[in-house]
Amino acid sequence: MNDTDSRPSHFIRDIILEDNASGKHGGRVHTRFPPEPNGYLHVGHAKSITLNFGLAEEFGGKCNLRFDDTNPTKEETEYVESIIEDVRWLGGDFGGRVFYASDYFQQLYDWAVVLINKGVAYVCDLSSDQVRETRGTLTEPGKNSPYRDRSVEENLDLFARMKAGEFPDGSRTLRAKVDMASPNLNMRDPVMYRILHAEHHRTGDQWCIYPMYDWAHGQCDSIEGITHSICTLEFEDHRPLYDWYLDQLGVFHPQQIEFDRLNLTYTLMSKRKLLQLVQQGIVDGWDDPRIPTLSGMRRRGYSPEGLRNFARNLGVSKTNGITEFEKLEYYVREDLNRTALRVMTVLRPLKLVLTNYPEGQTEMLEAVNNPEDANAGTRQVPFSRELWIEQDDFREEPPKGYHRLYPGNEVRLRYGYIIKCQNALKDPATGRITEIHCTYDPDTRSGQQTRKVKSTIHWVAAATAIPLEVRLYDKLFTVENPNDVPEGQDFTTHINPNSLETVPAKAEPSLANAQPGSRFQFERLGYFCADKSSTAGRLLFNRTVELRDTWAKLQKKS
RNA sequence: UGGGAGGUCGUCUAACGGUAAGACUGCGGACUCUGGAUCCGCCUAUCGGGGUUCGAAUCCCUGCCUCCCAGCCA
Repeated sequence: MNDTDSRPSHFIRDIILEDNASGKHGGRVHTRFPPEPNGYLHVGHAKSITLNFGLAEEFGGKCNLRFDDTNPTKEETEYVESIIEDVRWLGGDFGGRVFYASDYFQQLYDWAVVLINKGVAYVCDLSSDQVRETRGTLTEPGKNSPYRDRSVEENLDLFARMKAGEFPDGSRTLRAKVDMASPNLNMRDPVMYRILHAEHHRTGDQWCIYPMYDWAHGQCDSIEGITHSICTLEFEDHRPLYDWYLDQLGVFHPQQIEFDRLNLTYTLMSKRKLLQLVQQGIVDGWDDPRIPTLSGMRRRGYSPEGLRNFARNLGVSKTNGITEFEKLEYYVREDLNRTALRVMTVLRPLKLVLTNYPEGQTEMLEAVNNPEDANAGTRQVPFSRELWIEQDDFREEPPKGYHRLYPGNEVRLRYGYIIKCQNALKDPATGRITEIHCTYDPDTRSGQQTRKVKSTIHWVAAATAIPLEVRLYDKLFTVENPNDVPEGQDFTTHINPNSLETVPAKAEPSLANAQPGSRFQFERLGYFCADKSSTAGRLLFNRTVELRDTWAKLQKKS
């Protein structure tokens, strides 16, 4: 595998190493990736996937893909399907085994009965408002529910009738009897079951009571024999409850370990806010290339390898930080550089005529498909008298350090000849440059040992050029932290109005049969991916990421 | 102001009582038929104050700052 990992180790791996050394689980390592199917996976999940599946692979264990589908009001089959596709695409090896918390609803119910019988769970008739009122505050203890001391028999009866659908939504809950005075609010008699007469995407109307996350998660981990249950920092407060349930039940007890979730500059990672962007039509669906969903990144042209390398090199800790977007781009470029086929495309065309090149003549020039990969071979590119070049590659009055085309200057046409700029034609009305006239030097054809020039530019022969529609994506937000918002406003105030520009471009003929999803480097411009909707009749490309551009950087400084 | 968790280059992460290291970014340079890639070099950090120790990022005390928690969400 091409994955690179320069990181030494991290605290979770250390824990596993210690457990293996002490024989805690007999050397067994079993992790899980437990998404809730209430939205699409994003790059933050990529970190978790890489971690969980990576650890399992490293230690010869398994990692379960398990849907945490305990809330039928928010979850949908569409999300289940997209998540499976994304995990598979990223390379998570779940061996075709897909688990669902909903598969354990009966076991969870039976265990709840066990806790009732133990006297540590009770049916509470308080409304949600009343529960909130009696929960206390951060600094004050809560008050016991008046229903806290119901008899086991009454609890059993009521709980069975909750399940049977005798009571309306919200009228009762099953709560664990822990400690209403605990400084940890999660321990103040947490709700285990709520009544929800809602259609579940898998169990239909079989159930009208649904387990809460805390009651479900650890028990599911236990059932599956998970050894290390890795989750994000905000669940640290839940660990005592996680442990409490397992201890009350006396079942196999996995270890919950928390790590820092991924944050990226210029990016929103909250599913809720991504949903908002999608629903308000600010972006074009869950796979819009401007949002950090895995499907969006895939559509944009990010490779699974690049994403994995990024995730693996992030490091794992408990520090709440924000990773620079540039780091992601580095790993994406690194992978694309060694895998993407090169091709010549002109995004902002300017006509160039070689005045001393025979009219009507076309010759084929040999071009390298990927200088980083000798096995990628070569291709033939047609060359003729009239070409398209990039507007940026000509200046009537060159700035200092500009090595491209300007009157009197020579450049090389990539894989072609050295040409010399004679003059530029302008539209007399607007002063806009319409055409460049150059002469070529027939003795400088590519492959021959000739004189050197400072610059090489790309081009496309006009007669054989094929049209392309290219989407140039920029950051969706104008600030590093879109969540940092002035009073009374929301993150949408930071939306970049110019995050998408579509240009009609010209490409060499070889691009005509580009398959949707295939990734290319447009030489000197960046990496581009044929959109999923691209066809031979209408070629549509998305810009994945620009090439590093030291010239642009120099320009910006002056 | 209760509880939990954190503070090391600009960013992310190492160093587990013994020379503060790497990656990204930035800045220089070499090379180049992609101003790409590659190569070389440079910059900048232990939250503050005490203590223990021959020696502290690491141990102790103390102060400060940040994040998370009052869903019948996960």
